[in-house]
Amino acid sequence: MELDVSFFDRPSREVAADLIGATLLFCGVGGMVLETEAYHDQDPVSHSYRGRTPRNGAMFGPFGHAYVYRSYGIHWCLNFVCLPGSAVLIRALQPDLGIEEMRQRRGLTAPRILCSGPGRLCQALGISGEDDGKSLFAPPFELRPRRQGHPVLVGPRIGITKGVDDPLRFGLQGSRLLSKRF
DNA sequence: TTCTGGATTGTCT
DNA sequence: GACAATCCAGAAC
Repeated sequence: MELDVSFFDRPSREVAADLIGATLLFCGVGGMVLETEAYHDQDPVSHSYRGRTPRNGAMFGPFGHAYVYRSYGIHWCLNFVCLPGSAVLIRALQPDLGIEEMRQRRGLTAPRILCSGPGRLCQALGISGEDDGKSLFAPPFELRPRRQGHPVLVGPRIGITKGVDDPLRFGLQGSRLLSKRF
C-alpha cells in the first residue's frame, strides 16, 4: 500500500488498522508500529469532541500531521491527524533503529518496555509538544509503508471511561511488545 | 479565578 | 493490585 499524505485522508478507524506494520522514524530513531487507537469528533472521549480549542488545534488542521499533547501532566502522546477532528494515537512501536539512543533517553530500561506505551515511545523517540502540528512527511518524521500484510488484533481502547465498547484499538498479532494484552 | 480530572507510568506492597 | 507523581485544558463560578 502507498503511504503518502492521502493515506490519512480517511476515517481514523481505517488509518489506525492500516498503520499496523508500517515503520515510524523520528530523527532516524524508531521502528515498526505495533499498536494504535482511533479517535474521532463524534467520540465522547476524544479531545476534539467539544470542538476546536488552542490545545487540540492540530486535530482540525491538515491530515498527515502530528498532534502531540501532554498526558497526566507528565507524558507526551503522539497522534496522527486524519479527517478533521479525528486522529490515531500511536501506543507502541517495535524498537528497530537507534535502540541505543532510545535506551539512553528511557534510562537503559528493558527492551520490553522501551516503546510499549504512548508516553514511553514519545520519551524514547524524543518527541514533545514542540512537534505538535508538524508534517509526518518531512523531517524529523519519516514514515515507511509496511512490506507485507500483518495479522491485526482488534479490541476496546485503554485508559478511558466512556466509549469503551467501541473496538477502536488495533495491534499486531503475536507481538509481545504491546502496551497491554488484547 | 478556582476547581476537577485525565487517550499514563513507575514504584511499592 | 494500589497509588502517587504532576500539569494543564476545560468547566464552573
